[in-house]
Amino acid sequence: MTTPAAKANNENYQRILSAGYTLISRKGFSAVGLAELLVHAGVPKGSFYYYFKSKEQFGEALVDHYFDDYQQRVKQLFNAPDLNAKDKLLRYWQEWLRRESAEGDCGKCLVVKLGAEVAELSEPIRLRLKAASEKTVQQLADMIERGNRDGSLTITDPTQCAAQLYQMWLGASLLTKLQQSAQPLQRAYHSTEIILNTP
Amino acid sequence: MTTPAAKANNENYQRILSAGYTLISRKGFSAVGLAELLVHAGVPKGSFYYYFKSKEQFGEALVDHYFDDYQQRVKQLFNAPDLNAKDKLLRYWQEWLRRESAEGDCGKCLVVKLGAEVAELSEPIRLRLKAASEKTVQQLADMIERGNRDGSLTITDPTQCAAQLYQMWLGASLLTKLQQSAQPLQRAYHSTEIILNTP
DNA sequence: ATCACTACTAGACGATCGGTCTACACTCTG
DNA sequence: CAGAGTGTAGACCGATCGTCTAGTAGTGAT
Repeated sequence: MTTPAAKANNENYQRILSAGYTLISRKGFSAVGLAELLVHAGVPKGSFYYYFKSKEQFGEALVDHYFDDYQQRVKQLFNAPDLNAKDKLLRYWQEWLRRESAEGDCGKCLVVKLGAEVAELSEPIRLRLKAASEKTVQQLADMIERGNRDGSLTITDPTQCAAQLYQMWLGASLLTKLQQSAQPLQRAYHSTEIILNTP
Repeated sequence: MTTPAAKANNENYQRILSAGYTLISRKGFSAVGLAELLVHAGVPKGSFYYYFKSKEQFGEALVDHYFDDYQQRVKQLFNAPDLNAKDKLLRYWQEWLRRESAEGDCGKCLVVKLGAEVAELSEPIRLRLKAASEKTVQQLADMIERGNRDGSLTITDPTQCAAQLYQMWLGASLLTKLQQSAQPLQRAYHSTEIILNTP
């Protein structure tokens, strides 16, 4: 945890994180100033430095918070009892497509948005994003392996396959941002189906 | 052209662009200030607005300049007489891997670096990056088609294949930045070989 | 020699940046 | 009631942001 649990329950703390995600997932980290952030959150400036020791450490907390949430959703999906492994994977990517091609601010992936920007800007944030992406790939690989066992998949190298799919989806998300069209994501989904259906 | 040709020959103009690429391809657009940029370029601070009407328009010129250069290199490679189409494609991606995994500042792809950051920051720059990526995909598709004709490839849908490969490489480049390891790019190269070798 | 003109630059501008500080209003606890 | 602890409030700091005006230096024509 970046911040003591006692603080994490506070309403203003949550509001800063929530407004931060909304703004930063749209405009990027460097482009969002504290003043703008705090106006949006409806929290006075003085309170910010009570909860966070710097903007950078706020960024770390933001990524942590985002990824905790992300993990929760992934686990909820992957532990659902009613689907086989392959269908869970397809659901996962359907959800990715839906969120990343949505108009609103909600649900955009911080790995895509901040990855390039933050890589040489903040080592702590970079390491968090790196860990997040690696953990996700590992979960995908595990699910592929489960698919091999439950008979819904026949993938020879689950780790390699998971990594390949994940980076394809990262690229598709980037292109979708650039083109403002869901087409790259749809193409990725199509390719994913083919890859999962062939050995 | 973004700027009159008379100015484009000027040494200071070129120096700003060159220093701009070095800094921005490393730190991003928002994170580089004009003062830092001009010190690096060795150009007096007051001169900036003689050559560019704003920082944003400088960004457009930077992307234009970068992509002109990129196109020149691609054309030089693709017009080389001594290789078949498949080997030219493999060379293209070898070069991508080499440049993107290099330590220094030179050769980093602005589509990867600026795509996510600039997409909702500057519409003109977004459109330039979008056009650049689309043109590149088209050139890859054309080369795949040439491969089908010269017998070095047997790809059923060149356009789809080119788009799929391109976005896989974008994602791999992003992950390479995040992980500070060439592994994702190497994985992409491996996948590329497989895709090009099978129908 | 003078003037008009372009090419270029120094440095100041107000706004905003991330960050600090002090004052103060609320609890709790004793 | 006193005092400690928690959190709010925003003025304020120096630095830096992108921008712009006033002007110098140099050239060429008259």
